[in-house]
Amino acid sequence: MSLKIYNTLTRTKSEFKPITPNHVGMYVCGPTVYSDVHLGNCRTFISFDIIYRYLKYLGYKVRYVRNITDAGHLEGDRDEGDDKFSKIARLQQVEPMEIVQKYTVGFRNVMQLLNNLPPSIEPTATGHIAEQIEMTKQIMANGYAYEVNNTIYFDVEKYNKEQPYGILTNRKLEDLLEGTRELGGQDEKRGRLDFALWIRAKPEHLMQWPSPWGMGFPGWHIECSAMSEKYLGKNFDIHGGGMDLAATHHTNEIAQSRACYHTSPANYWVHTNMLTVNGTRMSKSLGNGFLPEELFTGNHPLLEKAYSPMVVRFFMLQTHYRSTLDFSNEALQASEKGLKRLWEAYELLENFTPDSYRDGNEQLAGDTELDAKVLALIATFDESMNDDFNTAKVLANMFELVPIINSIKEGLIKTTALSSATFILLQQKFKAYLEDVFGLTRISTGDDGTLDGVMQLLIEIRKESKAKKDYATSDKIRKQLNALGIELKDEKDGGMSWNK
RNA sequence: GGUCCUGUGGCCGAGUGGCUAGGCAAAGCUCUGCAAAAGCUUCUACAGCAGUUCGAAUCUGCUCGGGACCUCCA
Repeated sequence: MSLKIYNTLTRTKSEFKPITPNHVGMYVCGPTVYSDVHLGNCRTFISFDIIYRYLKYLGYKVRYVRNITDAGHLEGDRDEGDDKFSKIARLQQVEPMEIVQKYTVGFRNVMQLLNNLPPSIEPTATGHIAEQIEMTKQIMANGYAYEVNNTIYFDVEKYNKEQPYGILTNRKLEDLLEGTRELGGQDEKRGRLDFALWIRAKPEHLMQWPSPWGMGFPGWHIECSAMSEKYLGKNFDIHGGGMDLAATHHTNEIAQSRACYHTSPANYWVHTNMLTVNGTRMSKSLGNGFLPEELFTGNHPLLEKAYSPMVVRFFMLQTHYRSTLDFSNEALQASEKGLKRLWEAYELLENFTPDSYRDGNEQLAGDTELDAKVLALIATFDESMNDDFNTAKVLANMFELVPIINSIKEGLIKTTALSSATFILLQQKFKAYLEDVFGLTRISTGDDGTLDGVMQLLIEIRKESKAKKDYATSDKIRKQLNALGIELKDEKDGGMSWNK
Protein backbone atom coordinates (compact mmCIF):
# COMPACT_ATOMS: atom_id res chain seq x y z
CA MET A 1 0.00 0.00 0.00
CA SER A 2 1.35 3.37 -0.95
CA LEU A 3 1.37 6.69 0.81
CA LYS A 4 -1.57 8.97 0.15
CA ILE A 5 -1.46 12.65 1.00
CA TYR A 6 -4.26 15.19 1.06
CA ASN A 7 -3.37 17.98 -1.31
CA THR A 8 -4.94 21.37 -0.68
CA LEU A 9 -4.45 22.24 -4.32
CA THR A 10 -6.66 19.44 -5.59
CA ARG A 11 -8.74 19.06 -2.43
CA THR A 12 -8.33 15.31 -2.63
CA LYS A 13 -6.13 12.60 -1.23
CA SER A 14 -3.80 11.23 -3.84
CA GLU A 15 -0.90 8.88 -4.08
CA PHE A 16 2.42 10.48 -3.26
CA LYS A 17 4.85 10.32 -6.15
CA PRO A 18 8.16 12.06 -5.57
CA ILE A 19 9.79 13.92 -8.43
CA THR A 20 13.00 11.97 -7.94
CA PRO A 21 12.58 8.38 -6.84
CA ASN A 22 13.50 7.82 -3.19
CA HIS A 23 14.04 11.52 -2.59
CA VAL A 24 11.69 14.08 -1.13
CA GLY A 25 12.06 17.83 -1.01
CA MET A 26 9.87 19.47 1.61
CA TYR A 27 9.54 23.13 2.50
CA VAL A 28 7.66 24.29 5.57
CA CYS A 29 7.03 27.89 6.52
CA GLY A 30 8.76 28.50 9.83
CA PRO A 31 8.27 31.06 12.55
CA THR A 32 8.63 34.81 12.47
CA VAL A 33 11.07 35.36 15.29
CA TYR A 34 9.91 38.58 16.84
CA SER A 35 8.15 36.92 19.80
CA ASP A 36 7.82 33.56 21.53
CA VAL A 37 6.18 30.74 19.62
CA HIS A 38 2.95 29.60 21.18
CA LEU A 39 1.50 26.13 21.27
CA GLY A 40 -0.50 26.62 18.11
CA ASN A 41 2.69 27.24 16.19
CA CYS A 42 4.19 24.19 17.81
CA ARG A 43 1.36 22.01 16.59
CA THR A 44 2.24 22.73 12.98
CA PHE A 45 5.90 21.96 13.52
CA ILE A 46 5.09 18.76 15.36
CA SER A 47 2.81 17.69 12.51
CA PHE A 48 5.51 18.24 9.94
CA ASP A 49 8.09 16.60 12.14
CA ILE A 50 5.91 13.47 12.08
CA ILE A 51 5.63 13.72 8.31
CA TYR A 52 9.39 14.15 8.03
CA ARG A 53 10.00 11.19 10.31
CA TYR A 54 7.51 8.99 8.54
CA LEU A 55 8.96 9.74 5.12
CA LYS A 56 12.34 8.73 6.50
CA TYR A 57 10.81 5.62 8.03
CA LEU A 58 9.55 4.74 4.56
CA GLY A 59 13.12 4.97 3.35
CA TYR A 60 13.05 8.30 1.55
CA LYS A 61 15.99 10.58 1.65
CA VAL A 62 14.36 13.82 2.71
CA ARG A 63 15.62 17.36 2.44
CA TYR A 64 13.48 19.29 4.88
CA VAL A 65 13.78 23.06 4.66
CA ARG A 66 12.14 25.27 7.24
CA ASN A 67 12.85 28.96 7.19
CA ILE A 68 13.31 31.48 9.93
CA THR A 69 11.62 34.76 9.06
CA ASP A 70 13.81 37.46 10.50
CA ALA A 71 13.09 40.37 8.21
CA GLY A 72 10.55 41.94 6.00
CA HIS A 73 7.44 41.17 7.94
CA LEU A 74 5.27 44.23 8.16
CA GLU A 75 3.07 45.36 10.96
CA GLY A 76 -0.48 45.66 9.77
CA ASP A 77 -1.69 45.30 6.24
CA ARG A 78 -0.24 48.39 4.70
CA ASP A 79 2.87 48.14 2.68
CA GLU A 80 4.64 50.70 4.67
CA GLY A 81 5.73 51.39 8.17
CA ASP A 82 8.33 49.35 9.94
CA ASP A 83 8.83 45.64 9.94
CA LYS A 84 8.09 43.76 13.13
CA PHE A 85 11.70 43.31 14.14
CA SER A 86 12.55 46.94 13.82
CA LYS A 87 9.49 47.93 15.76
CA ILE A 88 10.27 45.72 18.71
CA ALA A 89 13.95 46.55 18.55
CA ARG A 90 13.08 50.20 18.77
CA LEU A 91 10.77 49.61 21.71
CA GLN A 92 13.38 47.63 23.60
CA GLN A 93 16.26 49.76 22.41
CA VAL A 94 18.29 46.88 21.10
CA GLU A 95 19.53 45.80 17.70
CA PRO A 96 16.91 44.03 15.57
CA MET A 97 19.28 41.12 15.34
CA GLU A 98 19.23 40.79 19.11
CA ILE A 99 15.49 40.25 18.86
CA VAL A 100 16.04 37.73 16.11
CA GLN A 101 18.70 35.91 18.08
CA LYS A 102 16.69 35.80 21.28
CA TYR A 103 13.60 34.30 19.71
CA THR A 104 15.46 32.02 17.33
CA VAL A 105 17.27 30.45 20.26
CA GLY A 106 14.01 30.22 22.15
CA PHE A 107 12.29 28.59 19.21
CA ARG A 108 15.00 26.00 18.73
CA ASN A 109 14.97 25.24 22.40
CA VAL A 110 11.23 24.57 22.35
CA MET A 111 11.56 22.43 19.24
CA GLN A 112 14.17 20.36 21.00
CA LEU A 113 12.05 19.95 24.12
CA LEU A 114 9.21 18.72 21.94
CA ASN A 115 11.70 16.36 20.32
CA ASN A 116 11.22 17.77 16.84
CA LEU A 117 14.15 16.85 14.64
CA PRO A 118 16.05 19.80 13.25
CA PRO A 119 15.31 20.40 9.57
CA SER A 120 18.02 19.70 7.02
CA ILE A 121 18.34 23.41 6.29
CA GLU A 122 17.01 26.33 8.30
CA PRO A 123 17.60 29.38 6.11
CA THR A 124 16.95 32.93 7.22
CA ALA A 125 15.39 35.73 5.23
CA THR A 126 18.22 38.12 6.03
CA GLY A 127 20.71 35.60 4.73
CA HIS A 128 19.00 35.53 1.35
CA ILE A 129 18.41 39.15 0.44
CA ALA A 130 20.34 38.79 -2.80
CA GLU A 131 18.22 35.85 -3.93
CA GLN A 132 15.05 37.76 -3.16
CA ILE A 133 16.25 40.76 -5.13
CA GLU A 134 17.15 38.53 -8.07
CA MET A 135 13.74 36.93 -8.04
CA THR A 136 12.02 40.30 -7.85
CA LYS A 137 14.07 41.50 -10.82
CA GLN A 138 13.06 38.46 -12.82
CA ILE A 139 9.38 38.86 -12.00
CA MET A 140 9.62 42.48 -13.14
CA ALA A 141 11.43 41.45 -16.30
CA ASN A 142 8.64 38.98 -17.00
CA GLY A 143 6.15 41.80 -16.67
CA TYR A 144 4.33 40.80 -13.49
CA ALA A 145 5.58 43.51 -11.19
CA TYR A 146 5.88 47.26 -11.26
CA GLU A 147 7.71 49.95 -9.35
CA VAL A 148 6.15 52.87 -7.56
CA ASN A 149 8.44 55.18 -5.61
CA ASN A 150 11.10 52.50 -5.14
CA THR A 151 8.65 49.88 -3.94
CA ILE A 152 7.93 46.87 -6.13
CA TYR A 153 4.45 45.43 -6.30
CA PHE A 154 3.22 42.19 -7.76
CA ASP A 155 0.49 42.79 -10.32
CA VAL A 156 -2.15 40.30 -9.28
CA GLU A 157 -4.77 41.23 -11.84
CA LYS A 158 -2.37 40.93 -14.71
CA TYR A 159 -1.20 37.56 -13.47
CA ASN A 160 -4.77 36.40 -13.06
CA LYS A 161 -5.50 37.07 -16.71
CA GLU A 162 -3.14 34.24 -17.59
CA GLN A 163 -3.51 31.88 -14.67
CA PRO A 164 -5.85 31.57 -11.74
CA TYR A 165 -4.46 33.52 -8.80
CA GLY A 166 -6.78 31.96 -6.22
CA ILE A 167 -6.15 28.39 -7.33
CA LEU A 168 -4.93 27.11 -3.97
CA THR A 169 -8.04 28.03 -2.00
CA ASN A 170 -10.48 27.90 -4.90
CA ARG A 171 -11.31 31.56 -4.99
CA LYS A 172 -12.20 33.74 -7.92
CA LEU A 173 -10.46 37.06 -8.31
CA GLU A 174 -13.75 38.92 -8.41
CA ASP A 175 -14.74 37.45 -5.07
CA LEU A 176 -11.41 38.29 -3.59
CA LEU A 177 -11.64 41.84 -4.84
CA GLU A 178 -15.04 42.18 -3.30
CA GLY A 179 -13.88 41.00 0.07
CA THR A 180 -10.85 43.23 0.21
CA ARG A 181 -10.73 46.55 1.94
CA GLU A 182 -10.99 49.79 0.09
CA LEU A 183 -7.72 51.23 -0.98
CA GLY A 184 -6.65 53.91 1.44
CA GLY A 185 -5.82 57.35 0.15
CA GLN A 186 -2.10 56.95 0.65
CA ASP A 187 -1.90 53.62 -1.15
CA GLU A 188 0.09 53.63 -4.28
CA LYS A 189 -0.69 50.14 -5.51
CA ARG A 190 -2.54 49.75 -8.75
CA GLY A 191 -4.70 46.87 -7.63
CA ARG A 192 -6.01 46.31 -4.19
CA LEU A 193 -4.79 42.71 -4.15
CA ASP A 194 -1.29 43.63 -5.25
CA PHE A 195 1.36 42.83 -2.69
CA ALA A 196 4.87 44.12 -2.18
CA LEU A 197 7.94 42.20 -3.31
CA TRP A 198 10.36 44.88 -2.20
CA ILE A 199 9.65 47.82 0.05
CA ARG A 200 11.53 51.10 0.14
CA ALA A 201 12.99 52.01 3.51
CA LYS A 202 12.89 55.37 5.11
CA PRO A 203 16.31 56.55 6.28
CA GLU A 204 15.53 55.81 9.92
CA HIS A 205 14.59 52.17 9.26
CA LEU A 206 16.83 49.84 11.20
CA MET A 207 16.88 46.93 8.76
CA GLN A 208 17.52 47.84 5.16
CA TRP A 209 19.58 46.67 2.27
CA PRO A 210 20.72 48.16 -1.01
CA SER A 211 18.85 47.11 -4.12
CA PRO A 212 18.42 48.30 -7.70
CA TRP A 213 15.51 50.35 -6.34
CA GLY A 214 17.44 51.96 -3.53
CA MET A 215 17.56 51.03 0.13
CA GLY A 216 14.75 48.77 1.25
CA PHE A 217 13.70 45.41 2.56
CA PRO A 218 11.92 42.39 1.11
CA GLY A 219 8.22 41.66 1.29
CA TRP A 220 7.22 38.67 3.33
CA HIS A 221 6.11 36.31 0.60
CA ILE A 222 9.16 36.52 -1.61
CA GLU A 223 11.47 35.01 1.00
CA CYS A 224 9.86 31.59 0.92
CA SER A 225 9.78 31.56 -2.85
CA ALA A 226 13.43 32.51 -3.11
CA MET A 227 14.68 30.14 -0.44
CA SER A 228 12.62 27.15 -1.51
CA GLU A 229 13.92 27.59 -5.05
CA LYS A 230 17.48 27.88 -3.86
CA TYR A 231 17.48 24.71 -1.78
CA LEU A 232 14.83 22.54 -3.39
CA GLY A 233 14.62 23.77 -6.95
CA LYS A 234 11.95 25.42 -9.03
CA ASN A 235 9.64 22.47 -8.58
CA PHE A 236 9.72 20.30 -5.49
CA ASP A 237 7.53 17.77 -3.73
CA ILE A 238 5.86 19.08 -0.62
CA HIS A 239 5.15 22.57 0.63
CA GLY A 240 3.61 22.84 4.05
CA GLY A 241 2.43 25.28 6.65
CA GLY A 242 -0.51 26.21 8.79
CA MET A 243 -3.89 26.53 7.15
CA ASP A 244 -3.93 30.22 7.88
CA LEU A 245 -1.13 30.69 5.40
CA ALA A 246 -2.89 29.13 2.45
CA ALA A 247 -5.11 31.95 1.32
CA THR A 248 -2.53 34.70 1.32
CA HIS A 249 1.04 33.63 1.82
CA HIS A 250 1.00 30.41 -0.15
CA THR A 251 -1.26 31.84 -2.81
CA ASN A 252 1.29 34.59 -3.31
CA GLU A 253 4.15 32.13 -3.32
CA ILE A 254 2.55 30.23 -6.15
CA ALA A 255 1.98 33.43 -8.09
CA GLN A 256 5.57 34.56 -7.57
CA SER A 257 7.09 31.28 -8.63
CA ARG A 258 4.89 30.96 -11.66
CA ALA A 259 5.51 34.54 -12.67
CA CYS A 260 9.24 34.04 -12.25
CA TYR A 261 9.91 30.48 -13.39
CA HIS A 262 6.69 29.52 -15.14
CA THR A 263 6.37 26.51 -12.92
CA SER A 264 4.43 25.71 -9.77
CA PRO A 265 6.71 25.47 -6.78
CA ALA A 266 5.27 22.40 -5.09
CA ASN A 267 3.31 19.36 -6.21
CA TYR A 268 1.70 18.69 -2.85
CA TRP A 269 0.42 21.44 -0.59
CA VAL A 270 -0.08 20.23 2.95
CA HIS A 271 -1.83 22.38 5.52
CA THR A 272 -2.20 21.68 9.20
CA ASN A 273 -5.23 22.81 11.10
CA MET A 274 -5.35 25.21 13.99
CA LEU A 275 -5.12 24.65 17.70
CA THR A 276 -8.10 26.25 19.40
CA VAL A 277 -8.96 27.39 22.90
CA ASN A 278 -12.65 27.19 23.69
CA GLY A 279 -13.30 26.72 20.02
CA THR A 280 -11.43 29.81 18.90
CA ARG A 281 -8.11 29.82 17.19
CA MET A 282 -5.06 30.32 19.36
CA SER A 283 -3.29 33.33 17.96
CA LYS A 284 -0.88 36.02 18.83
CA SER A 285 -3.26 38.81 17.98
CA LEU A 286 -6.07 37.43 20.13
CA GLY A 287 -3.73 37.01 23.04
CA ASN A 288 -5.12 33.58 23.90
CA GLY A 289 -1.88 31.80 23.18
CA PHE A 290 -0.30 29.38 25.57
CA LEU A 291 3.48 29.48 25.66
CA PRO A 292 5.29 26.15 25.81
CA GLU A 293 7.13 27.43 28.84
CA GLU A 294 3.86 28.07 30.66
CA LEU A 295 2.69 24.57 29.90
CA PHE A 296 5.89 22.87 30.97
CA THR A 297 5.93 24.77 34.24
CA GLY A 298 2.18 24.91 34.82
CA ASN A 299 2.54 28.63 35.28
CA HIS A 300 -0.68 29.82 33.66
CA PRO A 301 -3.97 30.83 35.24
CA LEU A 302 -5.94 28.33 33.16
CA LEU A 303 -3.65 25.39 33.85
CA GLU A 304 -4.11 23.15 36.85
CA LYS A 305 -0.66 21.65 36.62
CA ALA A 306 2.46 21.34 34.51
CA TYR A 307 2.62 19.00 31.57
CA SER A 308 5.69 17.43 30.09
CA PRO A 309 6.58 18.23 26.47
CA MET A 310 5.94 14.60 25.60
CA VAL A 311 2.38 14.83 26.89
CA VAL A 312 1.84 17.82 24.65
CA ARG A 313 3.25 15.95 21.70
CA PHE A 314 1.15 12.89 22.41
CA PHE A 315 -1.95 15.06 22.87
CA MET A 316 -1.47 16.43 19.38
CA LEU A 317 -0.85 13.02 17.85
CA GLN A 318 -4.21 11.79 19.05
CA THR A 319 -5.89 14.06 16.54
CA HIS A 320 -5.51 14.13 12.80
CA TYR A 321 -3.40 17.07 11.63
CA ARG A 322 -6.17 18.44 9.40
CA SER A 323 -8.71 18.63 12.23
CA THR A 324 -8.90 21.49 14.64
CA LEU A 325 -7.81 20.50 18.09
CA ASP A 326 -9.24 22.08 21.17
CA PHE A 327 -6.89 22.75 24.00
CA SER A 328 -8.07 22.13 27.55
CA ASN A 329 -6.92 20.91 30.92
CA GLU A 330 -9.17 17.87 30.78
CA ALA A 331 -7.95 16.80 27.36
CA LEU A 332 -4.35 17.23 28.44
CA GLN A 333 -4.88 15.20 31.58
CA ALA A 334 -6.48 12.42 29.57
CA SER A 335 -3.45 12.45 27.30
CA GLU A 336 -1.07 12.34 30.19
CA LYS A 337 -2.68 9.21 31.59
CA GLY A 338 -3.03 7.63 28.20
CA LEU A 339 0.60 8.19 27.35
CA LYS A 340 1.66 6.75 30.67
CA ARG A 341 -0.35 3.60 30.05
CA LEU A 342 0.99 3.22 26.55
CA TRP A 343 4.56 3.92 27.51
CA GLU A 344 4.54 1.51 30.42
CA ALA A 345 3.28 -1.24 28.17
CA TYR A 346 6.01 -0.34 25.71
CA GLU A 347 8.69 -0.58 28.38
CA LEU A 348 7.36 -3.93 29.49
CA LEU A 349 7.55 -5.10 25.93
CA GLU A 350 11.07 -3.77 25.49
CA ASN A 351 12.42 -5.40 28.61
CA PHE A 352 10.68 -8.68 28.32
CA THR A 353 11.52 -11.46 25.97
CA PRO A 354 10.15 -14.86 26.91
CA ASP A 355 12.87 -17.42 27.52
CA SER A 356 11.50 -19.65 24.86
CA TYR A 357 12.12 -16.98 22.21
CA ARG A 358 15.78 -16.57 23.02
CA ASP A 359 18.71 -17.85 21.06
CA GLY A 360 16.81 -17.38 17.84
CA ASN A 361 14.52 -20.26 18.60
CA GLU A 362 11.55 -20.21 16.36
CA GLN A 363 8.31 -20.82 18.05
CA LEU A 364 4.94 -21.32 16.49
CA ALA A 365 1.87 -19.58 17.79
CA GLY A 366 0.09 -21.43 20.55
CA ASP A 367 -3.00 -19.31 20.03
CA THR A 368 -3.31 -18.78 16.31
CA GLU A 369 -6.35 -16.56 16.68
CA LEU A 370 -4.58 -14.18 19.02
CA ASP A 371 -1.47 -14.29 16.90
CA ALA A 372 -3.47 -13.31 13.83
CA LYS A 373 -5.17 -10.50 15.72
CA VAL A 374 -1.85 -9.08 16.84
CA LEU A 375 -0.44 -9.27 13.34
CA ALA A 376 -3.53 -7.56 11.93
CA LEU A 377 -3.24 -4.72 14.43
CA ILE A 378 0.44 -4.25 13.69
CA ALA A 379 -0.34 -4.09 10.00
CA THR A 380 -2.70 -1.17 10.58
CA PHE A 381 0.18 1.04 11.72
CA ASP A 382 1.62 1.47 8.25
CA GLU A 383 -1.81 1.43 6.63
CA SER A 384 -3.04 4.24 8.83
CA MET A 385 0.05 6.36 8.30
CA ASN A 386 -0.15 5.78 4.58
CA ASP A 387 -3.64 7.18 4.71
CA ASP A 388 -2.62 10.82 5.04
CA PHE A 389 -0.61 10.35 8.23
CA ASN A 390 -3.38 9.16 10.49
CA THR A 391 -1.48 9.14 13.76
CA ALA A 392 -4.70 8.98 15.79
CA LYS A 393 -5.60 5.66 14.30
CA VAL A 394 -2.16 4.19 14.87
CA LEU A 395 -2.37 5.13 18.52
CA ALA A 396 -5.86 3.67 18.88
CA ASN A 397 -4.60 0.37 17.53
CA MET A 398 -1.54 0.49 19.74
CA PHE A 399 -3.87 0.84 22.69
CA GLU A 400 -5.68 -2.26 21.54
CA LEU A 401 -2.42 -4.12 21.89
CA VAL A 402 -1.73 -2.82 25.38
CA PRO A 403 -3.97 -5.32 27.23
CA ILE A 404 -2.33 -8.14 25.32
CA ILE A 405 1.14 -6.97 26.28
CA ASN A 406 0.14 -6.50 29.90
CA SER A 407 -1.54 -9.89 30.01
CA ILE A 408 1.55 -11.64 28.74
CA LYS A 409 3.62 -9.89 31.38
CA GLU A 410 1.10 -10.76 34.09
CA GLY A 411 1.01 -14.34 32.97
CA LEU A 412 -2.65 -14.13 32.01
CA ILE A 413 -1.67 -15.00 28.49
CA LYS A 414 0.92 -17.69 28.06
CA THR A 415 4.20 -16.64 26.57
CA THR A 416 3.77 -19.42 24.07
CA ALA A 417 0.54 -17.92 22.74
CA LEU A 418 2.33 -15.76 20.19
CA SER A 419 4.86 -17.00 17.71
CA SER A 420 8.37 -15.72 18.25
CA ALA A 421 8.20 -13.94 14.92
CA THR A 422 5.04 -12.08 15.93
CA PHE A 423 6.43 -11.16 19.30
CA ILE A 424 9.62 -9.81 17.83
CA LEU A 425 7.71 -7.88 15.19
CA LEU A 426 5.55 -6.39 17.92
CA GLN A 427 8.65 -5.23 19.76
CA GLN A 428 10.16 -3.78 16.61
CA LYS A 429 7.05 -1.94 15.50
CA PHE A 430 6.34 -0.43 18.88
CA LYS A 431 9.86 0.86 19.03
CA ALA A 432 9.86 2.13 15.47
CA TYR A 433 6.58 3.93 15.85
CA LEU A 434 6.79 5.33 19.34
CA GLU A 435 10.40 6.42 19.15
CA ASP A 436 11.29 6.92 15.50
CA VAL A 437 8.05 7.98 13.84
CA PHE A 438 6.20 9.65 16.69
CA GLY A 439 9.33 10.93 18.35
CA LEU A 440 8.16 10.17 21.86
CA THR A 441 10.63 9.68 24.67
CA ARG A 442 10.54 8.55 28.25
CA ILE A 443 8.48 10.94 30.33
CA SER A 444 10.30 10.79 33.64
CA THR A 445 13.06 13.24 34.40
CA GLY A 446 15.85 13.86 36.82
CA ASP A 447 17.11 10.32 36.86
CA ASP A 448 20.78 10.57 37.71
CA GLY A 449 21.25 7.13 39.19
CA THR A 450 21.33 8.27 42.80
CA LEU A 451 17.60 8.05 43.00
CA ASP A 452 17.75 4.50 41.77
CA GLY A 453 19.96 3.50 44.67
CA VAL A 454 17.82 5.29 47.22
CA MET A 455 14.73 3.65 45.83
CA GLN A 456 16.28 0.23 46.02
CA LEU A 457 17.03 0.84 49.67
CA LEU A 458 13.49 1.98 50.43
CA ILE A 459 12.05 -0.96 48.58
CA GLU A 460 14.20 -3.31 50.60
CA ILE A 461 13.09 -1.78 53.89
CA ARG A 462 9.49 -1.90 52.78
CA LYS A 463 9.76 -5.52 51.79
CA GLU A 464 11.15 -6.35 55.23
CA SER A 465 8.38 -4.52 57.04
CA LYS A 466 5.79 -6.20 54.85
CA ALA A 467 7.28 -9.56 55.63
CA LYS A 468 6.83 -8.73 59.30
CA LYS A 469 3.30 -7.55 58.56
CA ASP A 470 4.34 -4.12 59.77
CA TYR A 471 1.93 -2.41 57.44
CA ALA A 472 2.16 0.92 59.21
CA THR A 473 5.76 1.26 58.08
CA SER A 474 5.20 -0.10 54.60
CA ASP A 475 2.22 2.20 54.02
CA LYS A 476 4.14 5.16 55.34
CA ILE A 477 6.93 4.61 52.85
CA ARG A 478 4.51 4.25 49.97
CA LYS A 479 2.38 7.19 51.00
CA GLN A 480 5.22 9.60 51.51
CA LEU A 481 6.89 8.64 48.28
CA ASN A 482 3.58 9.26 46.59
CA ALA A 483 3.50 12.75 48.03
CA LEU A 484 6.89 13.29 46.40
CA GLY A 485 5.47 12.20 43.09
CA ILE A 486 6.93 8.71 43.11
CA GLU A 487 4.54 5.87 42.62
CA LEU A 488 5.33 2.54 44.19
CA LYS A 489 3.57 -0.57 43.03
CA ASP A 490 3.42 -3.99 44.63
CA GLU A 491 3.59 -6.75 42.14
CA LYS A 492 2.14 -10.21 42.22
CA ASP A 493 5.38 -12.04 42.81
CA GLY A 494 6.20 -9.87 45.83
CA GLY A 495 8.39 -7.53 43.85
CA MET A 496 8.00 -3.78 43.76
CA SER A 497 8.38 -1.28 41.00
CA TRP A 498 8.31 2.47 40.97
CA ASN A 499 8.08 5.38 38.61
CA LYS A 500 8.00 9.12 38.73
C1' G B 1 -21.07 39.11 1.13
C1' G B 2 -17.41 35.31 -0.93
C1' U B 3 -14.36 30.49 -0.20
C1' C B 4 -14.31 26.43 2.88
C1' C B 5 -14.45 23.31 7.17
C1' U B 6 -17.35 21.32 11.00
C1' G B 7 -21.44 19.46 14.60
C1' U B 8 -19.88 11.86 17.12
C1' G B 9 -21.68 8.79 23.84
C1' G B 10 -20.01 12.76 30.64
C1' C B 11 -15.15 14.96 28.25
C1' C B 12 -11.30 14.58 24.16
C1' G B 13 -11.39 12.63 19.68
C1' A B 14 -10.73 8.44 14.81
C1' G B 15 -13.69 6.58 11.10
C1' U B 16 -16.21 3.63 6.98
C1' G B 17 -22.50 2.95 3.16
C1' G B 18 -24.00 -2.83 6.55
C1' C B 19 -19.11 -5.40 11.27
C1' U B 20 -17.41 -2.65 19.36
C1' A B 21 -12.32 2.97 16.95
C1' G B 22 -9.36 4.54 20.91
C1' G B 23 -8.06 7.59 25.28
C1' C B 24 -9.95 9.90 29.82
C1' A B 25 -13.90 9.77 33.39
C1' A B 26 -17.71 6.52 35.80
C1' A B 27 -19.66 1.60 37.71
C1' G B 28 -19.04 -3.71 38.93
C1' C B 29 -15.88 -7.98 39.42
C1' U B 30 -10.88 -10.55 39.85
C1' C B 31 -6.09 -10.10 42.00
C1' U B 32 -4.06 -7.75 46.65
C1' G B 33 -2.91 -7.12 54.05
C1' C B 34 -4.60 -2.45 52.05
C1' A B 35 -3.65 0.55 47.87
C1' A B 36 -1.97 1.39 43.06
C1' A B 37 -1.31 -1.01 38.67
C1' A B 38 -3.16 -4.80 35.71
C1' G B 39 -7.07 -8.07 33.65
C1' C B 40 -12.34 -8.83 32.65
C1' U B 41 -17.19 -6.56 32.17
C1' U B 42 -20.77 -2.35 31.71
C1' C B 43 -21.74 2.63 29.57
C1' U B 44 -23.20 1.51 21.85
C1' A B 45 -23.10 7.80 20.25
C1' C B 46 -23.11 10.10 15.65
C1' A B 47 -27.35 18.25 15.61
C1' G B 48 -32.65 18.23 13.45
C1' C B 49 -35.89 17.13 9.31
C1' A B 50 -36.66 14.95 4.59
C1' G B 51 -34.72 11.98 0.62
C1' U B 52 -31.52 8.10 -2.12
C1' U B 53 -30.73 2.79 -0.66
C1' C B 54 -32.40 -3.76 0.95
C1' G B 55 -29.50 -0.87 4.62
C1' A B 56 -26.75 5.67 6.43
C1' A B 57 -23.73 8.50 11.67
C1' U B 58 -21.20 7.67 6.68
C1' C B 59 -24.36 9.94 0.11
C1' U B 60 -28.06 14.26 -1.37
C1' G B 61 -31.14 18.49 0.01
C1' C B 62 -32.97 21.81 3.59
C1' U B 63 -32.89 23.87 8.69
C1' C B 64 -30.25 25.07 13.08
C1' G B 65 -25.43 25.54 15.64
C1' G B 66 -19.85 26.14 15.78
C1' G B 67 -15.33 27.59 13.37
C1' A B 68 -11.50 29.19 9.76
C1' C B 69 -9.90 32.18 5.74
C1' C B 70 -10.88 36.61 2.52
C1' U B 71 -6.29 41.88 6.92
C1' C B 72 -0.25 40.44 10.38
C1' C B 73 -0.57 35.33 12.61
C1' A B 74 1.45 27.99 12.26
